[in-house]
Amino acid sequence: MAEVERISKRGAIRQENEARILSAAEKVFAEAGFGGATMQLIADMAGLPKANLHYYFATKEELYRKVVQQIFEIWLHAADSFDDAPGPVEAIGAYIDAKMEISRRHPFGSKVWASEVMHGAPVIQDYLETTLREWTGGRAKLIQKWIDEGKMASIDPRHLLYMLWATTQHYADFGHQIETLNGGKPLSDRQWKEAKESVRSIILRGIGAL
Amino acid sequence: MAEVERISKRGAIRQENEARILSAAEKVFAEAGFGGATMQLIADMAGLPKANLHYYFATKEELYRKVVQQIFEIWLHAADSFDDAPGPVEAIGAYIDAKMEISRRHPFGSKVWASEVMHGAPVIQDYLETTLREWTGGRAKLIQKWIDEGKMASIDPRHLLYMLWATTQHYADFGHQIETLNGGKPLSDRQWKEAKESVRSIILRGIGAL
DNA sequence: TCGCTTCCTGACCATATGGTCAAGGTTGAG
DNA sequence: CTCAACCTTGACCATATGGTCAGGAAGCGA
Repeated sequence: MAEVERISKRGAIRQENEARILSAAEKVFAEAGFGGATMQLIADMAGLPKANLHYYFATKEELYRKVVQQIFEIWLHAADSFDDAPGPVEAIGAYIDAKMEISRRHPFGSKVWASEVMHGAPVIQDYLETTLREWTGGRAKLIQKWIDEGKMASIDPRHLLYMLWATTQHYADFGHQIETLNGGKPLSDRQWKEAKESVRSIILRGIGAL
Repeated sequence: MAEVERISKRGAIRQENEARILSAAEKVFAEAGFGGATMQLIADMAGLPKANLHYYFATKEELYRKVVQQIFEIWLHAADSFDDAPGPVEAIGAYIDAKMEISRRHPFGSKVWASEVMHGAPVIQDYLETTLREWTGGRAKLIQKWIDEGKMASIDPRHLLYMLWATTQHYADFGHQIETLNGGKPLSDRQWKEAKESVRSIILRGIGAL
């Protein structure tokens, strides 16, 4: 900290405050939705005066866009596990693992993402049509290859992907429901592990890869 | 219509307008979220002056609550299929069918429900803690019975239920994403059928019930 | 120290929104 | 026909909110 300040307080301040704001914004957007979130609330949560937010992020939309882009990066990154794997068991197993971990570590971001898509993707429609479409197409082909090679049953690759997304994301988006059904307590380490295992085993067996 | 009016225009008007408003509200809440929805927008969509909404529904909260309750009823009703079935194949198959149909027929309601839960269930928390908790507990026991009877593999019943909810609801909540990945077109009849089949076969095989 | 850039913030503004109200219209039982 | 209950709605209000701005503080290279 002291060192950073000595070297360059300029950049450090900006970085620190932007991160602080983005983190607060993520939480507020997740809990209140875009329409329900207020700059004042975000400012309070970030511990900064409201006018200061507007110094770093001109408008609410801009701030929101940054938050969404941030989670999309993480989201896409989880896909890396998919690529360098010999077959469906390793690839899909690792993917489930990665996405479950995202649900656990970034519940707010996940909710913001879900909210964004549910509302018709007003700010990331172009990503859906470019990056995501490509990604999906590529993975679908890969899955089809595995099917052709007899490594798994004949399943529509698209619907398998949807299922992976749905199931893993559910633990973030509907975390409150799950928590309520869990006696009002968040899932423990053990329970998270069980969740992962359940998802993994049902899906891998379900596609005939085990 | 004419008959209804002749019999009792009083009750008919109320019923007609409330239904009109609820339908418009469902759509607007789904597309904009609670915070983003405005009474004016709902009024316009219902074809009524804003002041008229407040005649039937005192506050935005009250209107919202009605919308959420409405979808919760439908949601619970889909569970009927679960009860009078001899084993997991029939029960879960029928449940998937029913829930997929809800996602297709009531995409707005599904989104409102998802949004409500994602935001911490501010208005239906009590339902979650009573009705839903009971329902879930009952089904979990039933599933456990099937496991004990050797009708399916040993899977944590809770996580199986979560998976069913997640997967089926995904087709409503993330319908926009799916549509985008489908070339910008809504799923056709055939594609919906394929979706159902995919979900059904993966899950039923996944739990070792086939 | 000087001067330039970056950062900070209280006060302020225009607008949008949930909600109210009073006056007037419609319906149907007696 | 009458009257009370029900329905309709334009105008209005208080408030909350996104965004602005001017003036000042802090950092930093020279």
